[in-house]
Formats: sequence, structure tokens, C-alpha cells
Amino acid sequence: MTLSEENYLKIIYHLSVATNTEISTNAIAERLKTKASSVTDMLKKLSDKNLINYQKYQGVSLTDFGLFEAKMIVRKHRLWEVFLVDKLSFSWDEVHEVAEQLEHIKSEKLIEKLDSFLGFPSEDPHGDPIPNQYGEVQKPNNKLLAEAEIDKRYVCVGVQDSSSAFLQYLDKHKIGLGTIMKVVSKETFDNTFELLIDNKSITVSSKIANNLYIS
Amino acid sequence: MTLSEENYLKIIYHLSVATNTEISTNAIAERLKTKASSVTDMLKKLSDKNLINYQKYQGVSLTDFGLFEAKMIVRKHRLWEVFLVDKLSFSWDEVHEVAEQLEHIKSEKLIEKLDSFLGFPSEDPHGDPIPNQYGEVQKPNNKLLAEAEIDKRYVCVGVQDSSSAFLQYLDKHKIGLGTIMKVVSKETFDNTFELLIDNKSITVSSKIANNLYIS
DNA sequence: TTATAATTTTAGGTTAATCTAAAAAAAATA
DNA sequence: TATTTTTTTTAGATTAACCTAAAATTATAA
Repeated sequence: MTLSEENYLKIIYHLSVATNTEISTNAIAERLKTKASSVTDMLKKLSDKNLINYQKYQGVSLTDFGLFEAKMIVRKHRLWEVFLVDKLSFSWDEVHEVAEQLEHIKSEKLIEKLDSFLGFPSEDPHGDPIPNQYGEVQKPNNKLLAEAEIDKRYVCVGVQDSSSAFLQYLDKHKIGLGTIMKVVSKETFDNTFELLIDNKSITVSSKIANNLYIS
Repeated sequence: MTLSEENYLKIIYHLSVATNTEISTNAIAERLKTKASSVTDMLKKLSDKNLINYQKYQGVSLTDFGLFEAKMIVRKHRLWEVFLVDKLSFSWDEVHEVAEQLEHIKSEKLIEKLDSFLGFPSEDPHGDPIPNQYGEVQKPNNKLLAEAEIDKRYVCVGVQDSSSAFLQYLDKHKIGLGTIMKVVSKETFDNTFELLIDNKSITVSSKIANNLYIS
């Protein structure tokens, strides 16, 4: 698979996980910052290689083979992210761009040895699950902070949005994976939450609450 | 710089170090397993980018800028090789292919953090020097085993040929970087050497002696 | 020193991945 | 349902990196 094919496959995978429906040409184009016509070209190629199910005008889905290959790319991406954060002390908002490059390195031996070196992590630095070498992914049983109940205690287990901006906001407010928070109250007017973290009170907006996974 | 440009630059660097003269189109084509006409195309491009000095039919040399860039690629290649051997326990004959890919990852921060993580190594697993971030390379003051004197003790510091075949030969005979050997005798007829390693006698051919650096 | 051989370059073509513009199909709306 | 809008595909170009074949240049050798 070429670098470009891998990128398409990965995007289709992410869109599939998010929506659970057939993926549209435009959705892919937008994510890849390319034009719909380029996407159509590539979809034909991926279809010829049996990586996706594609009928023109009908959207695409991954074949079993394509799904496996996509998971292997995601596996590599997330393992490299763990490496960058745990071993090279990158911060969690810096790793994506570099992992985007590292995920395309082709060597099964490398990735299995890396996995072992990292202690077989099950999640990346943003709380996203790392598929194992057979393509098995643990289902995250989390909910959004937005759905939290008052007076209960939760632990932060992941982020929905992993943009630098959001991750830096979290860093600034000392929120990370494993951070324990108690939901003090919820403002019904604007869905703002008042939390207690480390015995200090903090108020977070609805936008934040909808991008933070808890359990 | 594209991946292909980087590969050309690196080959030109290696050929320059080896020969100290202008590099010919054919020499590059042979190393890259490509055709001379393709090389000519690329030389024009590298010249336009001020990476090489090129006049047609006259061969090429690196500009100061090109030399620096080439050293940065070699730096990355060798640091990744150290990572693979020291941290992921690859053997020294397995690392080249993977490092060929890793050397193209673009992130200055990554490579500086990797350097630090590895403890600022000065040599790769084959004994080749690792350029520092300013492009400074320590001159190896070694000689070949072929030039060794009888009855003296030497330490193995590098290999000339780093092919899998040669490296595996060395592994098989328990020779690695740091191995101490005493030169017992030299057969003048065929330039074979008799060595004492770990109190065991071993006879190596002229070919071996010409591919092993000692000091 | 001229003829032959080897090397290098040019000319023109291919493939992968992109693009723009136009056509075709599907979806939305009046 | 007919029309308009949106989405998707096709047609035809472009660019990077390669190729083959032929021409140009340089090197070698009789």
C-alpha cells in the first residue's frame, strides 16, 4: 500500500467508527483536505484492491481486509504516540503530527518490538484504544462528561477532540487521563459544569463537557 | 525535500566520503538501482535547489548546504539504528532497512529528543560516527585489520561492509564492536590472518581483514 | 589522432496522485 | 412531480519520479 492509500484507508476507518454508516466522497475529501474528484479516483483504486466496498454514488465501507489494514495503521499511530509521550517526553498535544509520519513505517517486527518495549499499552496518550496485532480493539465503555450525574465522582479516560488547542486547555487546568473529578453541579441554562478537582473548584463549558470522556 | 531527493543526497554524500572526488552519474545510478537518465533529471533539480554543484558531463559534488542536509539524514539514520539495537534489541544486521525508512521522518524535535533518550551516542551499531546537530562528524582514526601488525592487540571499532551476510559472519564468530583480538600471524601468500579472540584461535580471510576496522 | 567505446544527456513516454471544469446523478424543495 | 441544489463522477491537465531509445559528449585505444 502506498502512503496515500494508507491515509485514505485510515480516514475511512475513523469516519466509519464515528458514524456507523456508508461514508460519502465529500466527507473523505474534507478530512483529507483534497478535492472530491481526487477521492473518487482513489476509491476506485482501493476498491480494485479489495480494501473497500464501493459502488459509484453509493458511498463506501471497508471490507474485512480493509478494516484489518486500517486497524494496523491506527495501531502503529497510537503505539508511536505512546513512545513519543512515555519515552521521549513529548506532551500529548505535540505527538499527532509526528505519529502521522511514523505510522507509515513498514516493518512488522518493528511494531511488535515497539509494543513490547512500551509494555503492551492498551491506550494511547489521549485515551484511545490501541488495536492488538490481530486487529482486536477494546470497546471503550465511557461516557461524555456532558452526560455525568451530579454528586458522582469520575475519572477522565479520554478526549473526543484531540486538537492542540483543546489539549493545551486541559493541561492549563491540570486535567489529564486519570484525573479524578467530582461533579458538583450543572447549570441547566447553558449546560456548564462545576467540578471539584484536587479539592479546587472549576467551571467548564458545555463544549468542554462534550469533548471529555469519563468513567 | 522529498523522499527521493533525500535519497539522492545521501548517496552522493556516501560516495563523496568514500572517494573524495566528483561523483559520476553512473555511480549514483548504480547505488540507487535506477537509470542514468533518471539521475540526470534529479541532478538538475538538486542543483536548482542549491544542494549540489553540477555542470553537465562534469559530475557532482555537494554544496555546503547540501553537505549539511546530507549529514542530517545520516544523523537520523544512525540514531535510529542505535535505537533499534539498544532499545528494541534488533541485531546489527537487521537495522538498515528499517532505518532507511525512519531517516525520512521530519521533526527536529523528535531527533533531538531521540538523541538525548539514547544518551547522545557517538557511533551507530556498525561503528560509524553519528554527526551532531551542527553537522560535525568525528573523524574515525581507525585502520583496517588488513593493515594490522603482528603480535599487537586491537579492538574492533567498525565495519567497512555492513551487509547482512558479513555482519552475520561476524556474529557467528563472536566478533562485534569492542571485541579484543590479538594478531598472531599473517600468511603472506594469501593475506590470511590468524587471530586470538577470547583465548581461542581463529583464521580470517583477506576479504574479512579488509572489511573490519580496528584501533 | 582518429576511430571506437563508454558515459551522460535529451527527447518523449508512463504512472500515481493531484487538480479544474463540466457532466451526470441524487437529494431537496417548491 | 418538476425544478433547483448538492453531490459525485468523468474528462482532461499537471507534477514528480521514473523509464527507453537516441543523440551528444568524453574517454580510451589502435
